[in-house]
Amino acid sequence: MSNGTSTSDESRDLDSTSSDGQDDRSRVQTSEPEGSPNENGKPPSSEGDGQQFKVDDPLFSQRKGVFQNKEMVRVGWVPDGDRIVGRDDYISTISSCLNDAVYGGAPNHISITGKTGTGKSLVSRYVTRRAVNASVEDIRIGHTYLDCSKSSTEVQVISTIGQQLNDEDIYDEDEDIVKMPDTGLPKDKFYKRLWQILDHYDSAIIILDEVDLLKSDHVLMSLAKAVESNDTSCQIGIIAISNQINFFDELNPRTKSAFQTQELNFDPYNANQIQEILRGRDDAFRDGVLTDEVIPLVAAFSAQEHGDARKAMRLFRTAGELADREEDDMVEEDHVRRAQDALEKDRFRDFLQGTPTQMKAACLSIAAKSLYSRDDYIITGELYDAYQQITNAIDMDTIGIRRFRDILDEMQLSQVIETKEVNMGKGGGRHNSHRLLHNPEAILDIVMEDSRFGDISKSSLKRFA
DNA sequence: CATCCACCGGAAGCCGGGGAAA
DNA sequence: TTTCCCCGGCTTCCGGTGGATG
Repeated sequence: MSNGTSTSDESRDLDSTSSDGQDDRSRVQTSEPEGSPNENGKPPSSEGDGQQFKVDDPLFSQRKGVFQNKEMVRVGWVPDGDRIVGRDDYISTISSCLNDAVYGGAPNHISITGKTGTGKSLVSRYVTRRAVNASVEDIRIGHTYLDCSKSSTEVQVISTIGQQLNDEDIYDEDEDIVKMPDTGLPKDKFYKRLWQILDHYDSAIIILDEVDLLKSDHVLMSLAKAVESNDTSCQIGIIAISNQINFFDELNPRTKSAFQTQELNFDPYNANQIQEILRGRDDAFRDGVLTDEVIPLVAAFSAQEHGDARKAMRLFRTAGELADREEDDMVEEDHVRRAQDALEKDRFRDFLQGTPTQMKAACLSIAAKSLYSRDDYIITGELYDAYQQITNAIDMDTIGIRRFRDILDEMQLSQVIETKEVNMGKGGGRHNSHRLLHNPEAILDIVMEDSRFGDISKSSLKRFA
């Protein structure tokens, strides 16, 4: 391999594809964009919010605002090592797995489990970045981060990895650049092109986040076996991340034998660690704008969510944005509480966005049921009845009960509902029973934003329940 | 303790939309 | 333009399930 170190130029960082997307940009967001992703771990310039420019139009006048380095409270931001709290052991285990890659050798595969917001992606990306930066001269390390909730089919995974690694700098002048389309080719062609791209690297670190959402684990096996089966000369190290504890035990045996990993399980943060994380980033805000109760309250809210640092960060940021938008000089307890409400509504709106209309109808049926029926839990059959009445009322297609069950499944996966099994005994049969985890009023409001459901009045929903 | 019910959920396959290559 | 392929949404089919009941 020729001209030196890492090919992954700083502009195309680990960040740009990934939890950036998970960072459901809150609708209480202020006017400025996300700020360019910053991979070097240094806080962005404190003048980074465009203050060095003067804008004449009073409509866009520059307020001081509560933030000074807003980038630092973005969910995808990968901080310096000394701002990463309580993950030292994990960092050192991962780095020893990746150590050989730095010298062009074969990195070990790693499987990481742990609940959401426990720093799995953050630490993986941090160590990967360190490895890439540390690589010895003339060794070319490719690295890529893939969120499998967005690219879940085999072809999508292969094509996305290929596209991310397909830097024109890796080619010689007279060489043809491999084209990697999104779709349209037979599977084996996608693989072939990926191997061609990988051949330009000595080693590659591939981070697969939310790997449990892959439609098939075949891709995992293919990547893990690539060197062994002479598909590519590039040494591939996979960091597979899942928030399902037993995911890697349940892989099909062939994949499991090809994909031998170092296993890591990330513990949730405790309330103190969350506070420490937040304090480690409080210089995102201007001096003195945070009132004393803000950080403890944000930490307390997220402690209710099993120590999810990602949600904490989002809440922290959103509270600031709310203060900014209302032109308040300080961030106060009330901002945090309202931000928490807004985020919950946003989460649900984001969930619905892009889902089929049938999902909205299904949500409407469970919202109506939980508003107007006495029972906490509602069995599938009853929900389906309500759903049918709703679709008939607005003259839309009605899906079969089997598909309806799949939709309920998706709702459960996205934590919109909670499902438990009930057995009515001889003759009563076995049922799944569902409970809404959100405020039904809020759900009605959000579903009604869709014009197709505009004809249904809240009062008429009572009939369906 | 076998029975029974009514739903559960995996598997397979269909269909229309959309993209790439020949 | 035609052919080939992927993909999401959907249906049909069918064996599996488990606790109150008789």
